[in-house]
Amino acid sequence: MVTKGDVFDPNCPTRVILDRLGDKWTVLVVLRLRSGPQRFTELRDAIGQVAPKVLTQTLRRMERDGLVTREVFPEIPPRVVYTLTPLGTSLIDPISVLTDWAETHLPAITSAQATYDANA
Amino acid sequence: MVTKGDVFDPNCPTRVILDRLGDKWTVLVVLRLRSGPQRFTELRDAIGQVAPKVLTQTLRRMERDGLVTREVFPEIPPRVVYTLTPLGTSLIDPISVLTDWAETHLPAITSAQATYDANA
DNA sequence: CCTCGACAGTATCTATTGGTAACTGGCTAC
DNA sequence: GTAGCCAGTTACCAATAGATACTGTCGAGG
Repeated sequence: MVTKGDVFDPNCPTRVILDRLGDKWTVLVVLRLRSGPQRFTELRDAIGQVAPKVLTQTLRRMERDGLVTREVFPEIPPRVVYTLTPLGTSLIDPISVLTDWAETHLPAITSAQATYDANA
Repeated sequence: MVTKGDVFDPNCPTRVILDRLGDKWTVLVVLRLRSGPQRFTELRDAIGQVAPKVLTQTLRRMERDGLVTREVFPEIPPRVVYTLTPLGTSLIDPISVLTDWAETHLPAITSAQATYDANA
């Protein structure tokens, strides 16, 4: 079967998932929900400078992909709680590998940029 | 223990790196160069449906970040070869973790989407 | 009574990015 | 002599991200 999809095929579904993970906020939301469920405004305030519209879009997409659940409590004022599903939780490790890489190699990247810009 | 940068701070450089990796083509280029240096058209033809302008942008950014080297051979017709640097090579493992996750959980995501769409 | 603020978002813009199609230059092969 | 090859660039357009303002409902404060 499709033991190894061809990532280079634009129709490969893995590409779609990479696009999801690659979007600007999904990773941050996962990292934020790692420590427990959060309400909309908690997420909005915790994640720097995300516009509510974009956060909503991100959360809806994640809900559709089965990464988070959205619980609405019909109170006034309204309360909506987002929680990582097991699927979403399983993403934490891969993401941690990435952020670890980023933190480890940040100096190398910064200095590469400096060199490049100096010669440009 | 993440005593390092706060990913939720928009000024955290880790965010910048996540943005890079999150861009649509960088990951594909790394995966493609994993098996060895490639010329521009080889990359363009291998990676489905990438516009030359966008591939150029991606490669320049990666060059600036120190992920690839760009070698120009002043021949006619011109020849330009892109190669992964050690830094770029070090990205293969984190990326593999991600693609493995994607391939493993693809069925779960697909079915989550189907359920969501059915109830919408 | 009138206003204010809380929450979880919309609505409506504008800016940035992604993407398409056509063009460049120097050569070589038809 | 014109048609392609490579590695892009330029001009242009569409899709997306983001900033800002607004909605509805309620209880609290004046």
